[in-house]
Amino acid sequence: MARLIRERRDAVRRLGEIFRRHGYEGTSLALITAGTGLGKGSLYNFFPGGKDEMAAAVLDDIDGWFAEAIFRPLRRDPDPVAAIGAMLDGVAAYFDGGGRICLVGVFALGEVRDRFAARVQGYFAEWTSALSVALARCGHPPDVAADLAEDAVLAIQGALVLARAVDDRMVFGRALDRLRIRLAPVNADCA
Amino acid sequence: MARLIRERRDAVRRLGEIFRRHGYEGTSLALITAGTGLGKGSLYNFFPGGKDEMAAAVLDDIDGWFAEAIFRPLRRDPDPVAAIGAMLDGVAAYFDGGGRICLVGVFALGEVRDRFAARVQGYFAEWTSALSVALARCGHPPDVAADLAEDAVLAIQGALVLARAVDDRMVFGRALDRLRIRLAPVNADCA
DNA sequence: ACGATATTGTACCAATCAGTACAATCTGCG
DNA sequence: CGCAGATTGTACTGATTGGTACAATATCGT
Repeated sequence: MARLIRERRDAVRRLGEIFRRHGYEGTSLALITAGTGLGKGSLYNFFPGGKDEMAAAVLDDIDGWFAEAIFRPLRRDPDPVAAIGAMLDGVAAYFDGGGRICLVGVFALGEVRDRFAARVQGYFAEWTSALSVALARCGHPPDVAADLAEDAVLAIQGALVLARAVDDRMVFGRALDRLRIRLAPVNADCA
Repeated sequence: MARLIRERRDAVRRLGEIFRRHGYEGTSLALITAGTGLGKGSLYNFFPGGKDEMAAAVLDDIDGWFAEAIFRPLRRDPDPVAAIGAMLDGVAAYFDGGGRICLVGVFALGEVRDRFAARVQGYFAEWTSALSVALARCGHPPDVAADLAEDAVLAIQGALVLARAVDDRMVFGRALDRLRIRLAPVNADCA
């Protein structure tokens, strides 16, 4: 049983990379079997709902990771400045310094957004909200905290798009550098 | 003959909306015939290269529009501040205040990027470069002008992603408002 | 070792995919 | 009118799509 859930999670991770690379419509069952090494039998045993359930599982997995590694510290870490710094570092690592794009962003732009509307919206709303909380705890007034948070989340997404468009990861690095400055606490004694 | 090129351009415009909505892989010939009203015969008469040539024509059309309406004023308008303002207004209108996404951005995230790499890269490089020129002419030092330009282009893309993800056009409006402030000339007497 | 259950490879399905072929029709010109 | 060439609807292709059925196999507790 333990082996089962571990294998399923491995499969979800690989599925994520496939969906990331090819998008939802571009991901065929043939690509999935090749990329996961799992036959159709196993696939439909793990995910009886087919592609739809696979994508949902991937989105849940991603959301789970972000919730734990990024959103929770942002909300709860006693040191919000450190949490924001950790977010930037975590994001840089997660997106491979701009070499990896955001699957949720990809889904958001496609027509699949409607099918996974709640998950897509939840991911970004949570991110913006959590960051806003951390910024407010750093001394920013609530309204500027919300504005800064939205701006930061959007900048990360845009940086991923632009970095991939011009095929230059430095674009992403520079965007994060700017965010590091822009999100700096308004007063030093905030923590 | 004149009718021909006008009809072809109309077709390209409609094709653009279809590709925008469904992405490259998600756009089937069936969708295209339904969305353009053109049969396969006409389609392959206009675009012998098939989907590939259709997408290329769409990208060229978009690039042509931006080059004329946005990039050229940015570079040549005697009043760079006005050109930047016009860019923001033009972009707001073009993207329907956040209700319409950027096809080039969509392509950039997909695997089609490789097929249209030059066009995708050219679009964003030109945009960033033209805006950087305008900002420099406003009195910003060249390096900060380049940084600001990249930041602005990326913010627009990210705003489109986020606005669609959370299904709220206001996100895009707020991002443009921030840009209006961020791109303000460093000195009033620049024009 | 045994039966029950879970897992998986393979063959198969109807639907759809992008693209081709071509006869029928339309258009512009003399 | 009549002809040449452009345009277009329709039928068709072979390949691929997501998904199902199911027999063969592996794994499990006992």
